[in-house]
Amino acid sequence: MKIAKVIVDVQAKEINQTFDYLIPDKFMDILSVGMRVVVPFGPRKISGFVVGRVAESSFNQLKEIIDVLDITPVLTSELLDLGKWVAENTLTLYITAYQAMLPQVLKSQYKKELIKSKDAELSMGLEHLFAGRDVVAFEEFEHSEIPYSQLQKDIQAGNVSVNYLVKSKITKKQRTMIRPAKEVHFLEEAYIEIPNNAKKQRELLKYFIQHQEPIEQKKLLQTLNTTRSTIKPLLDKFLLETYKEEVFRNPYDDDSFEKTTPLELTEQQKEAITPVKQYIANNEHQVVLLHGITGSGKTEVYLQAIQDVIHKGKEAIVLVPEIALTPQMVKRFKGRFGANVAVLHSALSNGEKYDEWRKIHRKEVKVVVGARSAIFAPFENIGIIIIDEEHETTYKQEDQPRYHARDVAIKRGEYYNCPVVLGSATPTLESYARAQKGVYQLATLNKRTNNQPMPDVSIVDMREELHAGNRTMFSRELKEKMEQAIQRGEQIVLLLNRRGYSTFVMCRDCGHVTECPHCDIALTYHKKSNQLKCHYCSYEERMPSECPSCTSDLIRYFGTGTQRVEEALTQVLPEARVIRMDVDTTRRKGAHEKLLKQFSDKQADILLGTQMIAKGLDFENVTLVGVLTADSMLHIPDFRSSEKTFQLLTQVSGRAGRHKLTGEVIVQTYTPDHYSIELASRYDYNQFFQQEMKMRKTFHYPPYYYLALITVSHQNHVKVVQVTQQIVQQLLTCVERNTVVLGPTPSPIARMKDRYRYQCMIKYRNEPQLRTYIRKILDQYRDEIRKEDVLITVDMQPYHLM
DNA sequence: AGCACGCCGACT
DNA sequence: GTCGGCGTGCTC
Repeated sequence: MKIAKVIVDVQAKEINQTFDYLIPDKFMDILSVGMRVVVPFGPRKISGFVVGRVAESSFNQLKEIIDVLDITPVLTSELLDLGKWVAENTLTLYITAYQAMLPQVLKSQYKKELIKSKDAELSMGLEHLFAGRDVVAFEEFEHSEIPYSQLQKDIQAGNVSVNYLVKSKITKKQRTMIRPAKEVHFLEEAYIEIPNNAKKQRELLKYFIQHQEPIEQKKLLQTLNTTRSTIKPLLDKFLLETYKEEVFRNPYDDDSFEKTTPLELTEQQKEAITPVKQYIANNEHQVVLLHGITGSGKTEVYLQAIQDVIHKGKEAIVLVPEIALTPQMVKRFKGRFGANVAVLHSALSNGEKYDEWRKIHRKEVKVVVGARSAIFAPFENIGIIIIDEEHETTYKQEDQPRYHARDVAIKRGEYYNCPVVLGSATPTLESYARAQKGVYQLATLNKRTNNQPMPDVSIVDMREELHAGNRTMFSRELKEKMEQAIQRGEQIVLLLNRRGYSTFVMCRDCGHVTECPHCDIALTYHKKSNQLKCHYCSYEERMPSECPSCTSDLIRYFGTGTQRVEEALTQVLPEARVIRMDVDTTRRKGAHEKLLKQFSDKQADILLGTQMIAKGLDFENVTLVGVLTADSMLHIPDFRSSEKTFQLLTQVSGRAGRHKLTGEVIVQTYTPDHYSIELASRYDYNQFFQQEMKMRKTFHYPPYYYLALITVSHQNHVKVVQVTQQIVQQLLTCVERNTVVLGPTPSPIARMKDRYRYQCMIKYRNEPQLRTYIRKILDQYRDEIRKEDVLITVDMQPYHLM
């Protein structure tokens, strides 16, 4: 088995295959599948993943592997297969899939340097560049004025050679440790020898006569109140020695979590957990949809199921939407399983993520709680996979590889013969339909553990408010209830249901809206910098003082951003203390937690925010929840908008009255009769499901049909339409009769970064060859993609149709 | 993708 | 000549 099959780190379709390399003798015993290696590729050096070892190759001019980057494989054979499956199913490159499965720091970085040959006579310019040195970074040459041809000549003459470097991003955190280098009696002897004026040295030695175990240098210096200079002589005398020890960054101090024990389960919880426990016991794969209303104790069910898994010596993966991965959530898992838990989410630094990943890799933990990419946790004996808030769209990755964590979870569940639990108060139609068909098993929790009823929801018709002369964004009822709650010393959560919270700028005279010159989208006003910014490219400009179209000075910003609501609140309820949570106030690391802590410490009466406040928060003093504009999401062109509205309203209603106090919810809307709003106010999921399914059936949407979205973009409008049209035509010739191929349609954002964007949507029921067809089409456009800069992206099962 | 190589026109 | 631009083809 002298040959390694390698997927190399080159992001190009032509390179999306294995390349064979000879394994040199020195690596023969240590190299195994799943390790990263450095290989020569053309004139350069790049890294790659070993995906197989074989005895022979059909290629007869093999090069040798240059270096091996890992001591143990970073990808197990299961993960290698999984990555292949992900790549093929999402139509992405193998290398892209493999890289997505690993922490950022394992991605290689490349550099070039120029090396001067010994005794070589360089040309004038290069002589100047090297300035006596033997090695120069290639960048230095690039920044110089020296023509490339001159370098070429020196290379051809053998005066200079190019060296390609593969660098690792890994930075391991280390600390310096001090320990005695000799046995105690030697130290005691030496102690007598140390002159009396070397007070600190004597103290140090005395310390190590009393304590033989190593101590961190920093701590030692602190406790003895001294500096490094006093240790130095003892090191020189070989009485003490120093060494580096690697420390794992631990973003969560395990000791700070109060230990919790399993709670007594309610009858419903017992009923729900029993089958799951059975699947665990029998090593049986089954997807269980846990449909549990907010406050029904889903998390406790997860915890106790995981307990079983740990007892069996197996491992558990728990996926939580990023936004809900709050300290509260982490606390519950750490509290039950302590140091057995690794946590993975985007707020961690790259180094922290790497360390958490290594805890999993080294099997030092049994449980991982994390956002989407934690589904690739390198466990090898998985006993359960749990996806909490299964309906969340963040489980779908929006850039390549465009995978859905739920699909990956089920694939891994099949491999390990273990249950996959999908939990939600408002399951996706896809999952609930599968549960109805018996593909998934349904478990229901429709009672809250504290036996409190769900809070009453009243719908306020904002059109009537307008007719009654109320032109503020707060209805009379909401205002009144807020005043009462504040008087009683209770707290309020206000939700601004607005994606992107953006405020656009419009001229009141001529209606001109300031748009990005590179994208077909209105610019967003940022009050702090008094600038207009584009959210899709990096364009920004100063807020104009007059309309660029008609020069009127009545140019204002519009749209109800959280900032505007906050301003309005201070007018309506001047005495109320408000905490605003949106992208602006939570950007800084830890700001999110800090604001929530302030609110739970009752330093404010009102928590005002966007979507991010709807999930997983649990404040006992909150009795009133207000939704300012329930229907704003209904107007975006997305077939899931009703579903999302229903989910959000249900979600946020659950924030009120979770403890002893009863809660109340006020939903303001301009479309009070819309079924998603009306049924959410009655907590009637089943009715909503029935109704929405009818809509999906009529309009040929999931779960009745699968979707695939092909987006074409190019600077030239005509070209885009033309290519998209050709793709549509070609697909129509090969797909099944009941498959719908739509397009060319402009994307919802028809131009981005100066590129026009058109799409082709495919709705299909059974199309086993679809990926092959699409791959074939992409191959045909290879020249156009390369030469003319046409960009074609494919999203199988898209969530955002942008 | 990223690189070398080779061809070609333009310009000292 | 020789500099730089661009098209082509290859990478185990």
